[in-house]
Amino acid sequence: MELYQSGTWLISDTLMSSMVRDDSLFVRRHFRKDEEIYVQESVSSKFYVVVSGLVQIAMIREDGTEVILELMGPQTVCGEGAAIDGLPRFSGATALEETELLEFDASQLPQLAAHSPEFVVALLQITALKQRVLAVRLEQLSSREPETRIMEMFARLARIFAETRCDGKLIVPKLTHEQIAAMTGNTRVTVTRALGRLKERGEIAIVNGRILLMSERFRD
Amino acid sequence: MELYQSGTWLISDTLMSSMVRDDSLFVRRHFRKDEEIYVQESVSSKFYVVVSGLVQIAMIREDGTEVILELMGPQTVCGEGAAIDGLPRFSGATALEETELLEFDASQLPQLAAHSPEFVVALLQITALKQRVLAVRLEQLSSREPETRIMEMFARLARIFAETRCDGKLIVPKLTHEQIAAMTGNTRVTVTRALGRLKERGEIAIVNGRILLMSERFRD
DNA sequence: CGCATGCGGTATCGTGGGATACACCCAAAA
DNA sequence: TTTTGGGTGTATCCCACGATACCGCATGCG
Repeated sequence: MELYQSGTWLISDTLMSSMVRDDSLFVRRHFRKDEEIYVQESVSSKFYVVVSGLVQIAMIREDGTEVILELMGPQTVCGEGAAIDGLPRFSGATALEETELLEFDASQLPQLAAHSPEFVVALLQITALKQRVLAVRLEQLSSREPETRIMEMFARLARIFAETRCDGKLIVPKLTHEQIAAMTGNTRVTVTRALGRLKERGEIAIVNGRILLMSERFRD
Repeated sequence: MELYQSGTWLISDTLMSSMVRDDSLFVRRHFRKDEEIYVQESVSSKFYVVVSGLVQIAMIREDGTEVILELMGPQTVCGEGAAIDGLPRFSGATALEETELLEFDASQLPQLAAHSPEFVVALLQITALKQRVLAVRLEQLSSREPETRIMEMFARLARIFAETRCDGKLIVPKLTHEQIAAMTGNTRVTVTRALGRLKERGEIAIVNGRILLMSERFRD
């Protein structure tokens, strides 16, 4: 497996299939645009596999500002952290589009472990992957130049959401500058400025509201 | 359980005991000061429970700067992320003092899951906790004032390492300004300046090289 | 004892990003 | 159609942080 792939929380097909093998373990759920899936600080043992759509994971800081942890697309798992440790959710999840989820319940994990161990091992691997992604994000945030932070974030998103084109990779979800700011820890104004410079340098372009990554490393 | 405790990766006694129940699963290991426990980018299925001592988890960025992810004391687990997902280690671990560890091997997790499920569930809860801590750190890093970042980091460390005194909480490990800088994403100079201001305001004091937290919220 | 090393404190300088404000565009609503 | 509101592009000001350099001090080691 290529190292550079490591910053994703995309679940491999193998993992995925061992999660959904036993369909008595989950319930299909549907959320409309802007509907909340779970809210920060609530206690719940539910976690979710994204089947289709787009989910935003965000934390509200004490001062009221929002930090977007991640956007989750199909083949990702969310909410399992708090579902497993039983503490109040440290982040909230919102559907940014019509979204289809599988809802699991972590409350009978011990029993589950006994009769379908591969499910628990799959879950373990997923949480390990997410730990990795969070660590990579931390590393990125400690970079100071906004351009770097933004491009690193785009590169990460591209691995989940990109559609490959002849001239680069197009990030499918539409992102407002404000969202990018909340994801990279900058202000909206700084994001606008940095994007301008990136456009000038030919590293990115905007194609009807979406980000097109054009650096060489995004060509195939 | 108190919400404010959530930013720790201290393992509960219950979890701990279900890890060490079967002593055929681990090997005792000893590391001297400044010895490397594992290095970044290496591949290994080993992970560790800290019994005594102090372990620093750090990532080296491409530009050569070091980001300290965490200091781990007794009753913590480290290295399990990469051990489980099998990818190269995203961080390296070094013993900052004489350190006693239990070394586990994650390579036979599937078999393990079958005959001692509670071990796997314990591991799962640990990774979930760490996910939480990483998310909290991310949240903190997105704050801009160095004082806030530093104080939040101290508060976190205090939950693992503090010794309660009549006048506040004393953080046991000695920290250089450089380490604090690498943990909070600032420069050494900024840390020195910020600490000066915090001292003036009476929020902290230095007691023979260690940090004493003196704000009201650290009194009992 | 003297030297080296690493850490803490401080100064100087330049800059880039935060705060704030405002104008423009476009799409959806009324 | 007009209006409203959210998103984007800029300008202006200011200050705090990064870069760099230097000094003094403690510790340790030959």
